Amino acid sequence: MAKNFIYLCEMLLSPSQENYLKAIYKLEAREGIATNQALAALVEATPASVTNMLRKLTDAGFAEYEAYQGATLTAAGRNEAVTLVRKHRLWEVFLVEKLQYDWDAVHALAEELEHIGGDELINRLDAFLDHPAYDPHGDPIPNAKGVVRTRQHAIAASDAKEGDVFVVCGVRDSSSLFLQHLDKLNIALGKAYTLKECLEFDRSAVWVEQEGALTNVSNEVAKNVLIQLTDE
Amino acid sequence: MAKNFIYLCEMLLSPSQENYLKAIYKLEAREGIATNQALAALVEATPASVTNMLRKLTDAGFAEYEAYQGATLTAAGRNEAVTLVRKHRLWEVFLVEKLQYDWDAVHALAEELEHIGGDELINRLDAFLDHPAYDPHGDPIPNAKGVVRTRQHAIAASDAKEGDVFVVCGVRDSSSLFLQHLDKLNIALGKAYTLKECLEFDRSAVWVEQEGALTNVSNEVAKNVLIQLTDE
DNA sequence: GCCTTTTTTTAGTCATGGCTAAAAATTTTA
DNA sequence: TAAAATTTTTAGCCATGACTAAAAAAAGGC
Ligand SMILES: [Mn+2]
Ligand SMILES: [Mn+2]
Ligand SMILES: [Mn+2]
Ligand SMILES: [Mn+2]
Repeated sequence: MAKNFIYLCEMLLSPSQENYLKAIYKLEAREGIATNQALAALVEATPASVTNMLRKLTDAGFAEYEAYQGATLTAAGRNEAVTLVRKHRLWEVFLVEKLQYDWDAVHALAEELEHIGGDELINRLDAFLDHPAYDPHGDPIPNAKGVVRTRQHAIAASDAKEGDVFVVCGVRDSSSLFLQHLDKLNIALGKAYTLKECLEFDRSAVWVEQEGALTNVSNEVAKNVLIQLTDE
Repeated sequence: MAKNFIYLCEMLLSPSQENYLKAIYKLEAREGIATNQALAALVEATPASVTNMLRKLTDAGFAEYEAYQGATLTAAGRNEAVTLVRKHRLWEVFLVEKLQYDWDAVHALAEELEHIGGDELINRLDAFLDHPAYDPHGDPIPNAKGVVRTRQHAIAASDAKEGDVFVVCGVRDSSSLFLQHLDKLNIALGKAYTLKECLEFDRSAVWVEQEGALTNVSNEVAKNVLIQLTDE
């Protein structure tokens, strides 16, 4: 009977398991492999809990994992993770576009909403939102087939040279603190700037908006802002 | 530290606890008190599990409960329950109005969505949906203050007399099976009919639409359809 | 008013997903 | 390469919310 149930449900994952898969996915993309410690930090649990969960995910066929080495996702696991990322980002779009939330306030809610429902719900939401390509933080939204369109030519703003013209297209740090700081600097996705000068002393920079307004950007901020260089 | 946490969180309830509160609320409205057995049926658990949970809810101050007697809600518990009902019904409106779900397919999803977020989210959703007064099944949506506007003058269709003119305004049974049956009969909320005749043999009735179409309605169906009588 | 049936509670168990503290393995440093 | 530091695993514990089976209480029938 239990086995029957599993069969019928196509092996459904708990919210906690889903969070782990998403965390492995992120770390794998960033570092190639997900270490126990990094996972513990991402899912906000102890290393002991991570070991425990990794065993379960491995047994269930979603992750591969060698003791002391770290974890990677199987094809099935990657599939789940990409779907989760899709759900998370679509809900973020919904919260910002439709419910008028600020971009720094949606992450926690999306973290809950992403665990609800299946393909039907998320595809309807996707259609309702007109198949958005990016979430409110500029991160690309995987499509229904699980294909992730990677952002073209994005570099960190800290790598721009004097005279460069660019458009802000994303952030490296999606924390509320950083996003609110960008709000204070009046920096938002889609805005165009010219890099007027780089100050050698603290590597801070002066950006000039097309309307002429000046913004002072610390190197710490610039490293976490993603931009696309414009032709001219 | 644990106590501190509780204090900061204003005592937050688990999804399971919330489902129990909602179930007690419903039974209390229907029967005056929620018996162990009825609760077990509603939350789909065993009576033993119910006893267990009732003790917790009582200790936490959300329910009152005397062994062998049944449970009722405290003011705090009723508050939570009404908020849950509000959340459930608003999400149902969203799913039907915005995501084009059929009215028979939204209950299970709303059952999950209702546990997410707090007042902020639900009030924004409410505003986005233009403060709807009723959910897709004709059930009234409590407002942000927890006031439930009760449906005026609604009676079961089985209580209508020959010659009565009425509008369908709700259902007693929100099961997928029943709602799909109404779809097949072409009966929907807001539609107006005249009761042409009641057949003595099986207490079934013939309804006539304003456009002249006839619908044969069994007594079993009529008992589960709510209507408002129209003047003329 | 007793006896049977139904309802509820108790007792004991289990799975999940956390935790801590200690042991073991790995990596870094000297 | 041996000692120190770090990382990971193990062992044991806990809370939650289920379950079953048995005992106890309440309600009905005659
Ligand atoms: Mn999540
Ligand atoms: Mn995002
Ligand atoms: Mn629910
Ligand atoms: Mn409803």
